[in-house]
Amino acid sequence: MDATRSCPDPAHVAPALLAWYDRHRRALPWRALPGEVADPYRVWLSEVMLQQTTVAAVRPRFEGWVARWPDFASLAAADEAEVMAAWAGLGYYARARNLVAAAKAVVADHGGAFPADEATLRTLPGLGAYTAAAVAAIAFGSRAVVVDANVERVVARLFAIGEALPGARVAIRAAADRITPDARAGDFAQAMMDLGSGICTVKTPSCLLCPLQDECLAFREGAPERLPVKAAKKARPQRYGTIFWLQRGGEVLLVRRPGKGLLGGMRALPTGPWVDAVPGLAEPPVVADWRLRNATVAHGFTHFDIELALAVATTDAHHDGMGEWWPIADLDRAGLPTLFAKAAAAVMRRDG
DNA sequence: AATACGTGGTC
DNA sequence: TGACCAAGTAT
Repeated sequence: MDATRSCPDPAHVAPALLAWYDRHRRALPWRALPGEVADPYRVWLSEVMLQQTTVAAVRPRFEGWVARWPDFASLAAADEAEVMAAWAGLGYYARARNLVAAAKAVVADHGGAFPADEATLRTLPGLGAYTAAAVAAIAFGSRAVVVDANVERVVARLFAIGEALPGARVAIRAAADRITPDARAGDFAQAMMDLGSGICTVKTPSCLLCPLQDECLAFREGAPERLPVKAAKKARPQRYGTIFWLQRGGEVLLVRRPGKGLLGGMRALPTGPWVDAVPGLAEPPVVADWRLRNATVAHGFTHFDIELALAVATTDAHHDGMGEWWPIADLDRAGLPTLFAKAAAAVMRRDG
């Protein structure tokens, strides 16, 4: 090897990576076969589903979604409550709201055709810097600098960027730009993600299998797993609340959460305030003979943990306007976020 | 710039 | 088994 050439050599990275990708690419439901034209709708949908969400979690949900809403027009015309229910369990529910809003914008403002350029894509709700670049590259073949957490890791190691995230993102993006090829930009982006997912992993990268080993400065220096350096995480506060299970015959009262904020727009069980100390029976949805169960439900969100007490009551009144009375036997189909699905399971474990 | 925003897989 | 983390975006 020529000891004077740069490491990594930007001209060598893409060819080596693409050759590896041609042999080892993952077969994924949203990925076009080699030589096949990508469907922008499927590319966009998969990219949004995959935001902060693992391939393992998305894989079983993707085809069912496409079967139900196969294109922009059908999604633009969809019942938003059904869309939200279909997203239940995937988290970050603003993504589902933005999916419908973006589909409507495609139909209303772009004649039903997905915009092909990165800047216009960036104007659609839910498409940030990453997703706009990924769609431009993967669906339309444009050269775009696609930087997700995989690319950050691979690039930080290739170039031995020791600055901590998030400050390192400026240098990482500049380095990613230097190795992004003009041709096969979509394959290059997906190859970087496959490499980050399967070879250049967070804790114990498989450097001996890596097609970029000869280009990697962190490998040469001996400790690639130390990069990228990350800022220390803050402790998550503990909160407490109460879930109110109001039963009438074989039905339970469900409400819809406010359109924005935590679990925004989702069906839910009624809750009282979420606060720093156990609130007991504060703020029930209706006056009833509430009984506190012994069991609690624990759940972790990104920025706090919560422990919820379960209060149960029965009623004969209709309580019109409070929410929906939902058949308990069909609760699976209500599309409850995981927290409330857990609570329902806890109530029924004891009743069942 | 820092924070809000979910969940399930992984080791 | 409890961290840690993932194909980020909006404000």
